[in-house]
Amino acid sequence: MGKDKETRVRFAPSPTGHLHIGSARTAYFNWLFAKKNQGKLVLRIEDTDAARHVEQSLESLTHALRWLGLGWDEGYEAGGGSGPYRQSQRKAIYAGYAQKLIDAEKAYPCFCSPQNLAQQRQQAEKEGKTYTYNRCCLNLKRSEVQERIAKGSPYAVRIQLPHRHKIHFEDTVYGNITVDTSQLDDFIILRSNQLPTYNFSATIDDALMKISHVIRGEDHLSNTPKQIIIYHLLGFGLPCFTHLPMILGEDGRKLSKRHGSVSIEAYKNQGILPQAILNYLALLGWSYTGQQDIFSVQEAVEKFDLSRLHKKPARFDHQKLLWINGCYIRGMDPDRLAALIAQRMKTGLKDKDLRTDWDRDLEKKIKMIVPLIQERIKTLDEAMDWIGPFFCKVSYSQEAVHFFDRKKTDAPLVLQKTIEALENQTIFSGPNIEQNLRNLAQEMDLSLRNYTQVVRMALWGNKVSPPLFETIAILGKECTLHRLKNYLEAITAKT
RNA sequence: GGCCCGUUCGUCUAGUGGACUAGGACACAAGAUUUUCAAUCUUGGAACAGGAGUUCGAUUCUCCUACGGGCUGCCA
Repeated sequence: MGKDKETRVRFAPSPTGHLHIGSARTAYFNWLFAKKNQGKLVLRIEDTDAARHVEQSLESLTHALRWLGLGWDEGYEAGGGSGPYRQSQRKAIYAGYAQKLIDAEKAYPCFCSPQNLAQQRQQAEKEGKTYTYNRCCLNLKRSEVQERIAKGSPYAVRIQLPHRHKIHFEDTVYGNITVDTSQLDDFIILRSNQLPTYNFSATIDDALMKISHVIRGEDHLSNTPKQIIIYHLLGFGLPCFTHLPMILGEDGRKLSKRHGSVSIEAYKNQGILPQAILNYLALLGWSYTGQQDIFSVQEAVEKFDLSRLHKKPARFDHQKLLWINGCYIRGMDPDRLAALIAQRMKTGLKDKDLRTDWDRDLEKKIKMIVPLIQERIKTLDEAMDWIGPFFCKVSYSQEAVHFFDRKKTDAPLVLQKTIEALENQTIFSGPNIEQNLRNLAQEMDLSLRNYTQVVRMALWGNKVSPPLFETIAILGKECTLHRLKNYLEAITAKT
């Protein structure tokens, strides 16, 4: 860990599914640390478990990282001097080191069958005992080992654990940690299919790729002693270890699919902005004053500091994420927001009942609408609900039709008068319409609240709508009158 | 079960022995504003897990208990 050594960190996901919110935070913190220290971020793919490997998730993973804006300097798809960056393509390297350890009698072949071992483990568990491997293959004669190998018997390779040896290491977050090797097992480093296990491949790669700081989830804290043994046995220097507290679901349990949307992709689909996700993630397990909640990625880079990491696992709070997303939406350039919404519209309103006169100039219309809804939405998804009635025909629910039945307002009269007033409206702009209709309400001796309620119901089929007068202006004279007449008809035709 | 780690409002957190009547944010409640809904502003309720030490003094240091999380795989 020489001072002049380059800062190199890595994000090393295993391609088993979509990018998870917890992994995203790990990626972000690594990214922040690299940026802060003008270091490099390496993307390494830990695909040593063929059974769990899902090839498509690689694309999903890189896509999500890029969408979040977390680019990497080296690694998968980026190349670099320490490749290949997929562990499945580095088999020979791991096998070589494993052989080295065998030759040095620091590791040994194990011919026990997985089934057999599982049985032993089960047995020990049943008896309430801690299972440790019985080391039967450690005592095999050299000749017998040779013979079995020659015969082609499958074997795994196990570390020969140093006896009663204390392992010390320092974690940035959790401080000094000491573990006695008696708590460990002769763990497997190479499977019988010649592929390495996590602790072996991660260690070798971190060393070979000259990773200076290992920043990963707290679930790896207990693995670290095993890795330290490998570092020592192979004569590698240690990186700095930093373990990040876990992100828990809202119920305090480990985050999993049961918690609904936990993948970045799901949040993207809901219309959460990448900045908002990163901002929220930075609030989990890290803080720099506790007084500020909204800060840009740029600010985060400036302030980021490993020493302000927490130890306590944090629960994921969807409400706060939504609030942050709302902040970013409100602060966004309206034209950019319009573009994002237009993009979603193309798929979102596909099978709805579109107004025939509005199928062109989609984005132009949305630009007019955005100022009305920008401060009302928390996600891009919600924008669809607000925008829909501008583009689609409205229909009136039973509730809408009977809404004024028990109210004092003479809805049919209001509608008739409004129709007349708007038919005579020459300049169809928000302020002009407002002036006109305010006057009308006054003439009819109605509070603006009670008056607008009728028009709102007619135009939106709903108690809630965007600001009414601007909405009328955007809807246009023809459409507005049409809806007013329709509603009038609907409420008078009812029996 | 064993080992490792943790514990401040419902949630995220500030706090590193006296400045703490424990601060901020989300959420919640009330009010203001208002053409609805939001947004905005004001106000309010809400926490140091429990016990024993150390100390003139503990949210802050130590120990124990309780609770929570992680690991304990030929998963990562």
